[in-house]
Amino acid sequence: MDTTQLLKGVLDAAVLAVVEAEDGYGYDVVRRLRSQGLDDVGDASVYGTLRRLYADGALTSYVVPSAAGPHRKYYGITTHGRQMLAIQRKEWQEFAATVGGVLGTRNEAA
Amino acid sequence: MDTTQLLKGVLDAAVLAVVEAEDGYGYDVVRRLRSQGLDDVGDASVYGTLRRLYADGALTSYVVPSAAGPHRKYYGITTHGRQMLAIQRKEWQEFAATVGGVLGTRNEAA
DNA sequence: AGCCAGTAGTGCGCATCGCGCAGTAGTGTC
DNA sequence: GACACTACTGCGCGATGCGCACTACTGGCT
Repeated sequence: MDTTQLLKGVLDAAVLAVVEAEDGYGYDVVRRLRSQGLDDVGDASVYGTLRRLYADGALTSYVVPSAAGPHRKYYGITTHGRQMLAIQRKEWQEFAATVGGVLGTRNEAA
Repeated sequence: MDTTQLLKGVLDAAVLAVVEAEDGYGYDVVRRLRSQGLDDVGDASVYGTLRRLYADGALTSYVVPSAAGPHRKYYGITTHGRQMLAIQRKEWQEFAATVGGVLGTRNEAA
C-alpha cells in the first residue's frame, strides 16, 4: 500500500516532533521516523523537509564531526518551530477527527 | 489554515464514503463533504476525483435531467469501489494511529 | 426582453511535496 | 584498493488538490 499521498502535509509535523524530542541529524531522523511506524518514508523527503524547515526558521543547525563517517548536520527546534508544531498538531487532530467522521471510523477523537 | 496537503490521499476515500452512503452528483457531493467538516474542499477537486474514480471503475454514472438547472450526473459506488473504500479506511486508521503516535496526540485509536 | 443569480459540469495550467536515483565524501574492513 | 556503511545534496518526476474561466440551463427582477 502507498501512504505517499497521506504523508503530505504531515511530514513537516512529524519531523518537527522528532527533532523536538531530541536534536538529530538527517540520517538519524529518517531512522527514528521509520522506527516509529513511518516505515516507507524516503530519505530524500526527510532531508528536503529538514532543509525547508530550516529555511523557514523552524530549525537551527550545527555541524558535528563524526567519528565514523562524514560530518553530521544536527538540527534543533526553534521557538518558531515549536509554535509551528503546536499549530500543526492541532490541525492534525481536527483533520483526523473530521476524516474519521466522514469515513465512519471515528474513535472519540478530540 | 490550509488543509490542502492533508487532504491528499484522503479525498478519494471521503468521496467514496459519501457516495456509498447515497448516490450523488458532483455539486451535491461537494456540499455533503463541506457540511461534514471538509469546509474548504474545492469543487474542481471533487469533480476531478469523481471522474478519476469513475475511470478506475469504482463508480458508476447515470445522468438525470434536473427540474431546476442543467442535468445532473449521478454517481453510485460499485463493488470494486466498496473494496477500495474498505482498504482505504483501513489504511487511514493505521496511518492516523501512527501519526498520532509520532505527534504524541494519540487517542486510543484502532 | 435583458440581466443576474443559482445550479451543474468541464478543461487548463499551476503549486506543493514526497520519491527515486545519481552523485559526493568520509571511515573502516577484507 | 574494492566495497560497505554513514551522511548529505541535487535533479527531475508524478500524483493530486486548487483557482479560474467557460459552457449551459432555469427562474426571478426590472
